[in-house]
Amino acid sequence: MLEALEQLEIIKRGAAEIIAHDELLKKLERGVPLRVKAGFDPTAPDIHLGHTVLVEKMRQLQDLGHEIIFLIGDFTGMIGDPTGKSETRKPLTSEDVARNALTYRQQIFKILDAEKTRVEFNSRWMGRLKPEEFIRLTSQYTVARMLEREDFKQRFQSQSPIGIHEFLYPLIQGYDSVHLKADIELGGTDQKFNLIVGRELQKAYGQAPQSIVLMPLLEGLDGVKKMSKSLGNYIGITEPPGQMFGKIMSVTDELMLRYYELLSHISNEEFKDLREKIKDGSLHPMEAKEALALEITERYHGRQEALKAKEGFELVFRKREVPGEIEVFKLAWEEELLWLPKVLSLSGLAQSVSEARRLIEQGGVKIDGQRCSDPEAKLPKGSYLLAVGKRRFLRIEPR
RNA sequence: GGAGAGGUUCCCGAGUGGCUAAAGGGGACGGGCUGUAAACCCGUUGGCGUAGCCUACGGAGGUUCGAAUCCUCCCCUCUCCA
Repeated sequence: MLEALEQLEIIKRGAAEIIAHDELLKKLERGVPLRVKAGFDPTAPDIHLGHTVLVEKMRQLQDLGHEIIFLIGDFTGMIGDPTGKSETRKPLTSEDVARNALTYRQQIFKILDAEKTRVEFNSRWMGRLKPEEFIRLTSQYTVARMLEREDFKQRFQSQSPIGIHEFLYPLIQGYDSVHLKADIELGGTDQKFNLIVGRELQKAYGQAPQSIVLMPLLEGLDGVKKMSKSLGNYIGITEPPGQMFGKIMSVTDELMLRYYELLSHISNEEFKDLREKIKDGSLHPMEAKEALALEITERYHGRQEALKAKEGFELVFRKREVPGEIEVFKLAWEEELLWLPKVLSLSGLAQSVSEARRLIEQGGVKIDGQRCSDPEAKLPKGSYLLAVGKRRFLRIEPR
């Protein structure tokens, strides 16, 4: 195992906060594998790069020789956790949970070593907890302390409802740490309160409190808001390689460095070096970005696919040529001449004829590489390569 | 239970009888510049073969030559008091 201080440097990279820094150092100094827990909600089967920030940290700890526990919070999921949501989530059935868990495994094991990862479900122990034991658990915490949590506090002050069961989730999550005897828990910054409850409960149950590593919520493609599916600013890890590569390339330079810090496997030294080279101009930011896009795409799709994605990208955007593989749309060609806006809307390149007209008038449409800005244009029956904007291509053929 | 505020186009938000497919901003999209980066500039942002017509301001009715704007009922959200 590495020196405790070196380990700590690796653990600290990108972390938003470490709770009880010196305490963690002491644990690391013992030189034995620590038990690291991270919990996941069983509701989201499709994970995106934002979720992987935590998983990458797990991997780093795994590489350092620690024991990683991937905990699926199926017990809470089956009840339906409404935390922070105005709408109550619908409870998941055990089939849902099983299916989601399987998807999770497939996705996270692209990052973690499946052989060395322990996967747990908290229903295994929570489902068996007797009511009297559960009450004992709830007696370890007070309402006043619960109200310290920011969203509870706000809702309490503004007299919004707080379900009693909402107080139970932090306790259950904390009890998981007790049950697993966690030495470290990883979580997003939004989980801070819950993870601290875990520490308190461990103390109450006579255990050493877990150290906490809080990871930031990754900014999405817009560079401002957190990456999330509902905001549409995400990169899903199951997205096709070309799309994944392209999305990473569209990110700002600033955000690229952020992604490097939180997602790349390059070492802290290499990262520092990279940043300096960009700053002094000896490395073009675009090249750094391509390297990042390649690394991440490779992680989820393999070397071959990643290289293909890179070539495709360079062809289309650097050389302004047409991509190698273009989707073909078979068009029912009823008349000899088809009105161009109609073709665009039928093929899905535009949402409506009106939108197609606008795109044409604005010079955003090319036919076989030739810009066409006449909204009255008609196409004789045949095969064409249509381009809308810089990145949408479609080949149309008569059916 | 009592008092009040409000629901407008993708989002925020202006609009209190015709000049309103509806200001302004955001986002998105197209063009320019570039490194498909940022910043910046220009343009577009309901539908329909489109000098015209149709559909839109929470829902349903009504008044009027004419309603997002006025009236009635209903639904929903929020704030304050108890």
